[in-house]
Amino acid sequence: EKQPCMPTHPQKPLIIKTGVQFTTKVRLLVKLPEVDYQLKVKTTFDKDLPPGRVSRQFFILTNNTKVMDIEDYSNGCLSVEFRHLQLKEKKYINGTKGNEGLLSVTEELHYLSFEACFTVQGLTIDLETCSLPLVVISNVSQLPGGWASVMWYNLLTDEPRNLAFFGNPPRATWSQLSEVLSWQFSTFAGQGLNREQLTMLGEKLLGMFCILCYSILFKENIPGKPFGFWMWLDSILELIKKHLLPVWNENFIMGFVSKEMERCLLKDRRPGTFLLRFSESHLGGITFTWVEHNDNGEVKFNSVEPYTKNRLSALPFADIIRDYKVISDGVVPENPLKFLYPDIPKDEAFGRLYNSQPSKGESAKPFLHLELMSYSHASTTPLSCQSPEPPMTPGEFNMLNEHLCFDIDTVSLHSLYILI
Amino acid sequence: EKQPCMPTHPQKPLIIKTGVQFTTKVRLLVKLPEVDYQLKVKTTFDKDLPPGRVSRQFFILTNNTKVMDIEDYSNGCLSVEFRHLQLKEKKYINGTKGNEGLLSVTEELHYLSFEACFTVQGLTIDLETCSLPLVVISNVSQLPGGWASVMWYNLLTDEPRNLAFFGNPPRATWSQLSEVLSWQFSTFAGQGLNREQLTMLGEKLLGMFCILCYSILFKENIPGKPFGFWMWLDSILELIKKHLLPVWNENFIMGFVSKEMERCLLKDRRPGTFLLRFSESHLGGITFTWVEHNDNGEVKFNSVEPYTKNRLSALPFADIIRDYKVISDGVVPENPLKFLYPDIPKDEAFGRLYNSQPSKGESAKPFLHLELMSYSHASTTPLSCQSPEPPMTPGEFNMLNEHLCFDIDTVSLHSLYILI
DNA sequence: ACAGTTTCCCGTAAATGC
DNA sequence: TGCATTTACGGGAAACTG
Repeated sequence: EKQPCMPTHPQKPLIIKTGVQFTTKVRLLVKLPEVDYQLKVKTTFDKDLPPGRVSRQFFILTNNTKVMDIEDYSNGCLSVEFRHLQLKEKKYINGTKGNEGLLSVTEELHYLSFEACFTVQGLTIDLETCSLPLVVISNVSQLPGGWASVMWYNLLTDEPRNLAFFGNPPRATWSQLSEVLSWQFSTFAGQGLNREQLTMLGEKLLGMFCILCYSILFKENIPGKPFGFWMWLDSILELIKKHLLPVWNENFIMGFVSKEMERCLLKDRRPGTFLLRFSESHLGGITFTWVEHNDNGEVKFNSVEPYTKNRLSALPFADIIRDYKVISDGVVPENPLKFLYPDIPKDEAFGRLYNSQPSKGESAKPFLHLELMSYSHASTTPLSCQSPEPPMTPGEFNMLNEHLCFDIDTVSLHSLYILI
Repeated sequence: EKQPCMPTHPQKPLIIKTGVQFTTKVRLLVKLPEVDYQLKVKTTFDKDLPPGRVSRQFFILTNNTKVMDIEDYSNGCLSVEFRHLQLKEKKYINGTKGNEGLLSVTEELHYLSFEACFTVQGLTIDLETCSLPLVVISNVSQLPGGWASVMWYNLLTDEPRNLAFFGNPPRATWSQLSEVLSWQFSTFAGQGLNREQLTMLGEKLLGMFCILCYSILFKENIPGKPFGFWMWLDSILELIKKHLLPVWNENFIMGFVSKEMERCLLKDRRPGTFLLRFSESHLGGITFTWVEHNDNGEVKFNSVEPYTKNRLSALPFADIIRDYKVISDGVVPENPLKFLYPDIPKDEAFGRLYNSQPSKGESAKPFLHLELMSYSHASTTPLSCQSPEPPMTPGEFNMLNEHLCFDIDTVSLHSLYILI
């Protein structure tokens, strides 16, 4: 019986932020013979961890003991849910920190233990189980890194508690990685990545590196950029979650096209055809590019400066597209965006996503909103274009999700069910 | 010897937020005869407060005792500075709260006590002093209310500790109030209110009410509006602090003109003359209005929807003014803003405040920012206009500031100097 | 000096209390 | 139930600490 996870951060389990409440639940999977007294469960953080294994030590600040109770909605199982748990760092143990700091904080793995003890017919039985590896962070700015660790761990190992995992993290195949990436988008934004989008991401990655090792994906910067692949992708995910959800879920955002590919796709299209892509040079930005024909019939591409969360919080993206206009000397402004690639009339596609009233010339409205505009003049050099080759279908990915809401057999014949 | 205050919130002393660190300093103003041992000072919150006087009780969570030390930069005075003090609410004292809750939390006054005890020649001497009344808040959303209380108290009484002040707060004259208001702006935004601005505010207030009592200014809503006078003014102050500082300090914002007055001022001006004013209908908004002539020579006024902090954080106000354009059917867009009232050419006034590059038709820049636009079509009815009468000059107001960094004589001949 | 990490705390949203 | 007040915590920035 699966249940929605109760994570620290929405849908990002196994990451705990110090000073922020988290919830965990343990369930006894076997029916015990009559136990007269209350069965107490105690939660401990990093219980019996060999010293030197972690550089930071934490403890549970709040009450860590609770009595098991019969679940309302299940078949009479005993379970206990710890709420309002809070982690705090132990300061200055033995004067200095344990580990020599080879790993970053988001690669340092911890775990929660659960213990219970009871007596049946004079026989004392100890129950104990523990969680999958956890990452402890102190600020949300460490969340992308922490989540990268959780994903990589659960993608590449089935070991329940290999705390040294990031000492030498294994590599992944593109097939494995593309599954998680699409799962990411479907979980957090409702709509996964389609075949084309995965292909484009794969080309971006494999064009640069032949092996998908952890550090290249999550730690090293993309050549020539001040951020790594994962930071870039995560900033896009955040942008979608906060500002682009409807547009994304309609599949209107092509997303990961390179500038070269973009031109290749647009060059044979009707003037006014545009597509939406994420910025490759800035974190968390989205732009559109449209195709036009010069007076002499030459193909011309135009793009806007990427819209970031700041600008999108002032005006929703669909309205930006509706109201976008280019002003250039002496020409009456006109919206150059006519067809969403390949050939959907703009208002047909975006019509029901528009929020505010459209901008009409004169109106009786006391305050009439017009628009936010920007444009750029792009170079007209078209570049070569390769036909995309799909590496594999994404589909729906509950796989990792199941890894995260896991199921652990304990040392004895008794078993506990853990959710974090 | 005065010192800058060390407040909880920048430049807003006497307000303490629970769970947020604050600092306080006590200074011994008399030189003591040789004291061999260290002189310890203890800080207590609401010491010996008669029960029922306050509805909420707080205590100092952190260490509240510290030893006095000789000040470096003064004439050898003993002083002690408490840092990292933190307040927490006592929960459920005697099951119920003390006061019957006639006053709101920001009207409930508290105080800090300081005690020291020493022995000279066999004679034991107790020193004790306390702070001016304090307001305790739990969220910054209560800051405007708290600051209103602190201002009103220090404006209207010299009593060092009248905790019942807000049981029946005295009234103020317009002369008193206008001083504090201007002082507010000069302290927090660098530039106080000029005579015209004070006149406009005074008319707004006195036109509605003849007496300036606390509840009308700070508690009751402006008729027909969902907010009171102080909330409205404070939201403007915040907007200036965060987004309008340069423009405000150049005195380019007329600010508090009513729509009627605005039309009166603009109607005889050259077309394209505009002025900047704060929204009277929305909290924390600024708009501009410009004058135009119809084809038939009629005077016409246009205004934009007020810019709020959200929109201003996407684009600075000076740039909005530079790039503002109106698009109406078939007409080549043009910036209608030409002269800042009374007759300063726009670029002459705002030139050095522009941030990003101006929008030119064609450019080699890869991403060229254009603009954020909005407009409205205002009614053309001009209204009557009264000539402004200055009630009094504002000038510089350190007066209240001195009230806040105060000086208290204690019970005995010994005196302590307190700063919060 | 610096980078990785934590702390601080505003401001919004949600929860709580009355 | 609605309003007043507190709590929660993301997010940006400052402070800390090797």
